[in-house]
Amino acid sequence: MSMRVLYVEDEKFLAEAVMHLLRKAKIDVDYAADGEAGFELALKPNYDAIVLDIMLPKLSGLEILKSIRERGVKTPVIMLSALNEVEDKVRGLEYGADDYLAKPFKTAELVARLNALVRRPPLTDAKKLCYEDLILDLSNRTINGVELTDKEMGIFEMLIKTPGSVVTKEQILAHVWGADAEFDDNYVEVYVSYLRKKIKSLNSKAQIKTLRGLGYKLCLTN
Amino acid sequence: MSMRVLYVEDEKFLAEAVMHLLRKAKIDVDYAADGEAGFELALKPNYDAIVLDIMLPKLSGLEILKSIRERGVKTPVIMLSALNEVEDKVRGLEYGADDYLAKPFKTAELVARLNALVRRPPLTDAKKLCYEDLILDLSNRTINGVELTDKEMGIFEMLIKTPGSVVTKEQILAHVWGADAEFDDNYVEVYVSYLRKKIKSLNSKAQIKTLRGLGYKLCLTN
DNA sequence: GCCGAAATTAAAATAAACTTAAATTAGCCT
DNA sequence: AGGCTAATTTAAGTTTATTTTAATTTCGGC
Repeated sequence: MSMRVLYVEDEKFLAEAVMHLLRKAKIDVDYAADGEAGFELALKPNYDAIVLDIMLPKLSGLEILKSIRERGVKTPVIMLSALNEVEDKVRGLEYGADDYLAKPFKTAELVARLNALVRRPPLTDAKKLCYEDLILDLSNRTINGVELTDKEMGIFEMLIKTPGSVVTKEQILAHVWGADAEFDDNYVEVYVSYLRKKIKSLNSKAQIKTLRGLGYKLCLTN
Repeated sequence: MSMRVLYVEDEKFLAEAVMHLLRKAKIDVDYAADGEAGFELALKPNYDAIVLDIMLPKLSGLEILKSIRERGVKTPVIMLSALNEVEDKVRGLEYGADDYLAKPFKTAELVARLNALVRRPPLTDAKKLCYEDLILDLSNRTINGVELTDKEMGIFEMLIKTPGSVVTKEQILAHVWGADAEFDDNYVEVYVSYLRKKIKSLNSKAQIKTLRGLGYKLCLTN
């Protein structure tokens, strides 16, 4: 049940030291010394997290990150770099990195960050979210091809991100309309109604269920 | 649909500048200038993320973080601090912070980190109470998957919280219906009846036992 | 067996949620 | 800018789940 981490780093001496400390912290580490080897390993869904140096021979950390994300790999990634440049950080995070650590760093901090990352549920693809036979495409704003409006998608996104558990109208209003908006539950009711109509037209097994006085949840029809 | 963030920071001048830039990045910002105000706002589930300075008047960022996590608030938190000490970072992350940013920072980086955080699905808090084979799911309002109404859950929650000891009808009325409500014992009897029916349908070892003239308790069938 | 307490049920009342359609607003295109 | 379209808001009527009421039956202790 211990954590498995892939560590891609070309500075062998540093790598040895860090790996030693990670293992002391009960973390299993696989090691790759260059970009290509790292890329091969990173494609496998074996890891709870990947620690990626940016400056690497053959293939940079950013390139690895970009490539694996394009191929749908969602493993959390922490980028490492001596360049404490904001631009790199921003780029890394935009490519889908989950955290960024500047060199030199203390291993204790790396461990803490790894733990923080792994505490969270796995990263879902930024572009698509699934529940059963329903696929919400965030970039096209569709469910299985059926187009949604902004509000419809906002609500459905909340539901599909926590399938099976309840989302309240207040949470929906706060998230989709904004907390300052004066709340009228009917907004939500109207759009839930629209969503249901669209989901029904897809003959899905899934449905939006009402929990009176509580909120809504996404679940299977029974 | 835009991101909503709570920003707790006592340095007003810095806060103004950062907020300006966040708003430019289409992020809705609520602002609190001291720990107490921040704590109050942080308790509300209105935010996609909270940015917490550590050094604050009245209540430190770490204290706020600890308190809201204890109360089950799962909103992602980014800690801010001028102290670039590893110990603080580790402590913050262990208390349940999701990220840590050292001052001074560039707002672009804060924005990137906020985006990275919010991409992740929210942590759902599935609060549950157990007695023998019965699991009361408070957030979904179910016992072992069987749905309950408000009153049913109110009563069952009282019983399961003090298994084996007696809860009076008066206590139940006061707790579930409200202290001011005029009490009619039959309310309770009706709902206990419903609860029993549902528990029976689960073939549970547990049962709600009547103690004549006293009240009810949760115990095993004998 | 009798009596009061508790349980059960079904019905009526209430409150929450749903659905529609019309009115309004916002975004776009020429 | 003006007009067209799509999205959102508003509002009213309808439906449905939950709660309350009330009448009836069962149960437990004496």
